[in-house]
Amino acid sequence: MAAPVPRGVPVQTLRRLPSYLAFLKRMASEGRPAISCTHIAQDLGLDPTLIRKDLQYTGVVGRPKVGYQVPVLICAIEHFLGWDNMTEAVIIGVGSLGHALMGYEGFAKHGLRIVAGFDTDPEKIGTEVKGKPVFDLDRLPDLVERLHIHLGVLAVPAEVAQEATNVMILSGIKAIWNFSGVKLELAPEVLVEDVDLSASLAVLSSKLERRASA
Amino acid sequence: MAAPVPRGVPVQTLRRLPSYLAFLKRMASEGRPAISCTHIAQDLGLDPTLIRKDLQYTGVVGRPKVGYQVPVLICAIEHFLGWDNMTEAVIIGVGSLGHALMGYEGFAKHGLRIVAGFDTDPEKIGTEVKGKPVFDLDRLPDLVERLHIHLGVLAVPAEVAQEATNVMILSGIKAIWNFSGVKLELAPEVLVEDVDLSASLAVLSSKLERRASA
DNA sequence: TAGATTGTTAATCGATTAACAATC
DNA sequence: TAGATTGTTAATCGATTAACAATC
Repeated sequence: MAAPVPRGVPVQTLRRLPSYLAFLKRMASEGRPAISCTHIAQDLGLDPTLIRKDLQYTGVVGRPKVGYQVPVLICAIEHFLGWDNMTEAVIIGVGSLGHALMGYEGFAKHGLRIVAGFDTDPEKIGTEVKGKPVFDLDRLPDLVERLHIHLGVLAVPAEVAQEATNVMILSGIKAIWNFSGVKLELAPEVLVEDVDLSASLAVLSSKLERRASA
Repeated sequence: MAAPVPRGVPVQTLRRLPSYLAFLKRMASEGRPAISCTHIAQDLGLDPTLIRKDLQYTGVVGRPKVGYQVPVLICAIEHFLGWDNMTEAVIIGVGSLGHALMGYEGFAKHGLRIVAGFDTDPEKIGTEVKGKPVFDLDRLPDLVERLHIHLGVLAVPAEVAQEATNVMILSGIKAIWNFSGVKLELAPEVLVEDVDLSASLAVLSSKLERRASA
């Protein structure tokens, strides 16, 4: 939350880059060789200058009058985000959310390969989701070490989130993508990124409130 | 994305309020009658003044030396977000993610009641998830009108997101909580809030990149 | 060439933090 | 009372937008 911005790249820039990427891929599939900031800005409802600034962080240069080369820009963004080489990850908690995340094939495009799930429920242990095994949580330390896993996706119920986190950290996990909705207590060297549904819902709720009463 | 801030409440404030709420509920369950901004700030790693400002939007007043009354503050935040009266919603797309969202019981605490799911897959139509029916998408207009549903949770695959959105809008849905990862094209009077996993993953990926290379 | 677009510097805007008087 | 904490105003900080020269 109050995490220091890594090497000066604004978090907001990082959050926007994937939306540029999606748009650029659409343009690439339509055979567009080059594209200008103005064009991207129009589609996404942003200011062209903002996009130019964001793209500069990736190191690409555009050509006046022409814009940026679409394929070059796609590669540059993917590389900048580290999405061009696969990061292997495990999912902790194979409830319905964990199941959904294990089965989601779109992660491959974001450089994420889920290699296994972990749970404590004997009913789930030994099953497979999209060909990926579900192991007993007890085996996490062993697997993390043998497969050199750095990233864990936390998808357990809120009540056991901290407990599961402790196991992950002891196992050697270096970064946690946290879907549990709980603010986790962690060693300072462990990275976390929270997917905060209640924050998102709060924005929507209050828009709805104000809209309804207007 | 570039949505106007409703009635002057900063989006960032809205996003923080649920985290205050969660902390306050923990304090309430421990029997704390009152709490200061300093205390909240410490737990969440934020500046006390920021919290004081945020809480002022809810209309509560604190007492110097004492702080805020925990139960009063809880009610005020819940009321401010509209979480104290139930909003009924439907889920469009009962794949694994839609299934997970339909089954998630925590939404009740956020004023959200999922009343039904909709899908086009004959295998799913007619089934139930946690006692809630899954209907044919064709029946959406009818149900939305009869039950006065305003909110739709979009959980279909990216390829059909825009198409499903069009159906939702024609049915009379006023607000969309969008889990599809696609930037939707909408009539201007329809509210959207995107749950953007790729933005979240981008932040985590680049932190990991920089950490790994350090 | 003329005009569109980049890259960059300056101005604006909004959000966060600091300072401090008021209060219980 | 003394000290902690609120509410509020001012200062800072960072992110976005505007302006504009350079370039193809």
